Amino acid sequence: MPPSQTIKSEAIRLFALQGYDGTALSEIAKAVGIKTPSLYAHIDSKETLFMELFDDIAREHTEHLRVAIEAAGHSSLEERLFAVIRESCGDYTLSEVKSTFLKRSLFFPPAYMRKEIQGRFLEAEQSLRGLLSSLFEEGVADGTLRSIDVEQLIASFLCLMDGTFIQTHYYGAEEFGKRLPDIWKLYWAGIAAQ
Amino acid sequence: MPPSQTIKSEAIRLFALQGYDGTALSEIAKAVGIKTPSLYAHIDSKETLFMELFDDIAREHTEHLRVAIEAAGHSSLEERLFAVIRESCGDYTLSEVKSTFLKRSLFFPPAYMRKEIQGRFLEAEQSLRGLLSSLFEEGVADGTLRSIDVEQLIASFLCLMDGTFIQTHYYGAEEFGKRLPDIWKLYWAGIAAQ
Amino acid sequence: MPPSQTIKSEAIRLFALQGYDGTALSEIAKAVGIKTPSLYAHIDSKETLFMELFDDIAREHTEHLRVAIEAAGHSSLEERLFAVIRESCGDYTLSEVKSTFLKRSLFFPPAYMRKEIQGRFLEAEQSLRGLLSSLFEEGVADGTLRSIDVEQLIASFLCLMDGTFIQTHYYGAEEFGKRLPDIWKLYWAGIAAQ
Amino acid sequence: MPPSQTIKSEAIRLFALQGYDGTALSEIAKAVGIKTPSLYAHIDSKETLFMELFDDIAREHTEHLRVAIEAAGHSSLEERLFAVIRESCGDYTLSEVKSTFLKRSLFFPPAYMRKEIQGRFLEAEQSLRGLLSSLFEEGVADGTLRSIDVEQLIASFLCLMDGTFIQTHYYGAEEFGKRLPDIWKLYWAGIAAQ
DNA sequence: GATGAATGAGCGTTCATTCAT
DNA sequence: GATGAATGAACGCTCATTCAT
Repeated sequence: MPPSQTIKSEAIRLFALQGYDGTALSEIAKAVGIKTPSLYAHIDSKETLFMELFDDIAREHTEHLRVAIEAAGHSSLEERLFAVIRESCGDYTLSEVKSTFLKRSLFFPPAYMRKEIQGRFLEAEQSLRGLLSSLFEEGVADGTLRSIDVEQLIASFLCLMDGTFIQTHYYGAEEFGKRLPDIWKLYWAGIAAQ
Repeated sequence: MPPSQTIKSEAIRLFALQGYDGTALSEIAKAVGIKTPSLYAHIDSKETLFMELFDDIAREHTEHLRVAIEAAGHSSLEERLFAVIRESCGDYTLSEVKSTFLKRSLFFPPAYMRKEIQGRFLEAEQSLRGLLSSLFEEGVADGTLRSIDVEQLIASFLCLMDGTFIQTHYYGAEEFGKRLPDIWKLYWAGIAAQ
Repeated sequence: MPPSQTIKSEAIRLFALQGYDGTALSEIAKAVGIKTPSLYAHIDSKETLFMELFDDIAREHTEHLRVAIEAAGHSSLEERLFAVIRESCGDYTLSEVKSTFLKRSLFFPPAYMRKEIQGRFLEAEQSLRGLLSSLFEEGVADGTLRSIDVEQLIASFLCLMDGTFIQTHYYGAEEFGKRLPDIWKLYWAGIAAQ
Repeated sequence: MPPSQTIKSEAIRLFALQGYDGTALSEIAKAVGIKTPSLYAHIDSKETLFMELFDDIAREHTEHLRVAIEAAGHSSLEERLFAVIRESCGDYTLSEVKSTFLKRSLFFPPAYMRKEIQGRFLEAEQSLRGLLSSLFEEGVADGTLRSIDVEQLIASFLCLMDGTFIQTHYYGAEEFGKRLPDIWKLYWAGIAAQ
C-alpha cells in the first residue's frame, strides 16, 4: 500500500476511534511507521487531512446509498429500504470504521469545522431525501405502504437510520447485526399496508 | 450562583459542545470569569470534574426515566412510552445541553475513560430494560400490544430512543419536536395491536 | 504542642528529608493538620521559615559542641573528642533529623541563600576550630598526642566529622552507631602518642 | 559539541549545583541556548535525563576507582589507597562537577527516586568493598598494615572517603587539595604497622 | 487563628508545524 | 520522501502568596 493510502486509512481509524481533538499527528505517524514531520510530505495540515477524509467517505457513503436504493427492479421495496439501513450502519459495504468516522464527524464535528461539515452533509441528506421520496411515493402508490404522508415516512426512516447506526456503534456490529432484522420487522410493520 | 455551580454548568456546556479533548480548562475558566489555576480551588482535576459531571447527569437522567415510566396509572401505555422517548431526547425535563453531554460521553467517550463510562452506563441501561420489560409485558398481556417477544420490543424501543436523540441533537430540539409525534405514531403502529 | 512549634518541627523533618526545593508549604501544612494559607499566621514566608530553622539549629548545634568540648576535667581528651564526633553525627544530643537538616543545608543549600548560609557557618566553624585548637595544643603539650602541627590535627578531625555525618545519614544512625567506635579507634591510633 | 552532549553537561552542572528539584528544564535549555520544548528532541523526560546522567557518572566513577585500585604492582599499597581517596573526591580524573553530582544524588536524592538510586549504588559499593577487601587483606598479610579486622579497615576507609568528598565540595578542590596529604598521613599512621 | 477563593509565575510536557539536510 | 532539530502556543497543574471573611 502506498504511504499516502496508509496514512489515510490509519488516520480514519484513529479519528473514528478517538476523535479529531483526541488524535495527535504523532499517533498517526507512529501507526504508519514514520516520523511525524514525514507526514507533511503527504498532507497539508491536520485540518485538511481530516476534511479530505471526510469528503472521500461522505462521497463514498452517498454513492453506496444511491446504489442500494436504485437496486435492480427484482428487489422488493422492503429489501431495498432494509439495504439502505444496513448500509448506513456500516454493516454492508462501507467499512465499520468509515461509518464510525462519518457519523462521529456529523454528530460531533471538531468545533472549527462544524458549519463546513454540516453544510456539506445537508446536500447529501437532501439527495437522500430525494431518493427515498421516490421510493416511498412508489410504495404508497402501489399499495405496498400505508397511505402516509411521504415527509413523515422519510422522517421516521431517517430516525431509524440514526438509531441503528448508534446501536451498531454501541453494541458492536456483530452483536447488533443479530437484532437488526427484528427491529426492521417492527418498523416495517408500522409503515406497511396490512 | 455559587462558583462551584457555575463551573459545573459551564463545564457541561463546553464538554457537550466541544467534547472532553476539545475543551481546555482555560476555556471553562474564562467562561466562569476566573483564571485557570483558580479552578483548582473547586475541582481535583479535569478528569474527575468530567467524571463527576457524568455521574451527576447520568443519575439525574435515570431518575427522570424512572419517573416517566412509573407515571401514575391514569396514563396510558402509549403515553408513558412516549414520555420516555421525549425524556430521552432531552426535550422534556433534562436540559438539552445535559442530554448532549450525556449522549456524547456515551457514544464517543474520551479514550482513556471509555471502559469506566460504559461500565457505569451498562448498569443504568439494565435498570431501564427492567422497567421497560414490565411495561411491555403488561401491554402484551392486556392486548394493547401485538404479541411480540419482549426482547424485540425493547431492542426496537432503545433503537428509536437513540435515533430520536441524535435527531434532536442534529436538527435542534425545536425543529425535531414537531416531527417527533409523527415518528412516534409510525413506531406505535408497528407494535400496537390492531 | 503549640501550632508554631508543630510547624517548626514538621518543617525541619520535611526540609531534612526532601530539601528546600523538594518541600512544598502544602506538605508542611498537611503534616501539621491545617490548610496552607493558615501557615501565614505563623510564618512570614517559606524563605524566612527556613532561615529561622537554620539559625535555631545551628545555634543549638554549636552550643552542644561547646559543651562537649568543655566537659568537666574528669573526662579524658579522647573521651571529649569522641563526644564531639558523636555529637556531630546526630547520635548524641541533637536529634538525627536536625542533624540532617543542618548538614544538608550546609552542603547543598538552596541556591538563593548559599552565601548567607555559608557565611553564617564559617563563624561557627571558626569558633569550633578555636575550641579544638586549645584541646589539641593541650594534648600535644602533655604528651597525649603525637607532636603534630595543630592545624593538621584540626583538618583531619573535621574531615572525620564530615565522614561520620555522611555515613550516619547514609547507613542510618543505628547501624552506623555500631561501626563508629571502631572507626574512632583507628583514627585515635593515628594521632595518639604511642 | 553535539547538542545532546551539551545538554548532558549543562544538566550535570546545574543538577550538581542546584539539585534536581532546584533545577528547571528551562534553565538547562537556556544554558544550552535552545527553547525548553526543544529539549524533548533529545531527552524523554526530566526524570530519565537525571537517571541516565546518574548511571553514566556512577559507572564512570566505579571504573576510575577500579583502575586506581588495580594499578600496576609498582605502586605501593599506600599509594594505591591514597589514589582511591583522591579519585573519590573528584580531584583526580572525574571532574569536580560530576563528583558533586554523584555525591549529591547519593546523599540527598530526589524523593521519588531514592530507592532506585540507593539500590543502584549499593551494588557499586559492594564491588568497591570487595576490591578494598583484597587490598587490606594483602596489607595485613605482608605486615604493611597493623593486624586489624578487615571490616573495620573498610569502614574507616569509606568514612574517610566521604569526609574528603564533603570537604572537597565545601572548601573547593584547590584549597582542600593542599590539606589532603596531611589528612592522609594521619589516617595512614593509624592503620599502618609501626 | 483559620479558611475559601483567588492569582501571577512557573512547572514539565505535548502539539502542529517548519526547515535544512 | 524522510528525518532531526527546533519552535510558539498551549496544555493540565502546582507553587507561594494575598486577602476578605
